[in-house]
Amino acid sequence: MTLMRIATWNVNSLKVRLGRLEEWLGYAQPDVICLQETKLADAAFPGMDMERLGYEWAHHGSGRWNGVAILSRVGIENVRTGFDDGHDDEPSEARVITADCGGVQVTSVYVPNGRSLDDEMYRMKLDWLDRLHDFIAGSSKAGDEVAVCGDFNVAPHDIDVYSPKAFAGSTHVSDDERKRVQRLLDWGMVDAFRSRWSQEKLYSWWDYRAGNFHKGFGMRIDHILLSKPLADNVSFALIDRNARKGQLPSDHAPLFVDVEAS
DNA sequence: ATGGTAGCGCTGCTA
Repeated sequence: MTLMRIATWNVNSLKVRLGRLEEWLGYAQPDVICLQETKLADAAFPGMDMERLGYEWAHHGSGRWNGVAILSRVGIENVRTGFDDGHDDEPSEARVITADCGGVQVTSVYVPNGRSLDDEMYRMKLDWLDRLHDFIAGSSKAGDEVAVCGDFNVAPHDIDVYSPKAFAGSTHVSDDERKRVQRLLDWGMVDAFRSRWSQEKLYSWWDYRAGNFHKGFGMRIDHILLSKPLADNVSFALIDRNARKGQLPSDHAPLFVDVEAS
């Protein structure tokens, strides 16, 4: 068994956040980190910077919007983009990438926001979460070591929202979205952060506007879902709020878990 | 809490 630190961070433009990412990698020292919203085309990905920092990498992006990546210092093999389910929104959407890192199947996801309950993007979000479930169920067994990490744009329970009343009728908290996330848990995954912090109101995203971070007006929408073999061996989990402070922060904080992987 | 900020890129979209 070896200790593996697995992280996820929606960086909201890797170009702008490169310095903050380098700083965070330097002190958090994750073995694997999933990134979302790189907002870069593959050709613009700063691969040499990642290699200088000691990471192999795989990126899936088409520029301007979305873009996901996996960085690993425990190897990165069998890289796959999209869901490979015959739909045609990938690669242009660039919301999912999967690789095998140190014996763990790691997927970095940037789930569609949904905009509002009456928007067609909301239906697309629900379908996307179903496709994610089908991809995971089709590419692995519950007994495998599997990690699905990223910005789910779903707060699984009311405890994950600073004010459920303020979000009533909005995306991120609807029953249909929560059921889609629950499908992944029913398949055999565990919300690793919540397994370690059962009652705490701790968030991973705060709107840039209106001083929401300083008011504590956040939501926990970034998650690391682990299959049981990994989830049973989590020794630590943390959302690093300090990375949401200071100069040029992302609107998301990074999350990491420490697991004993075989 | 119905305004507000950030990023991309040059106009308004996305979040």
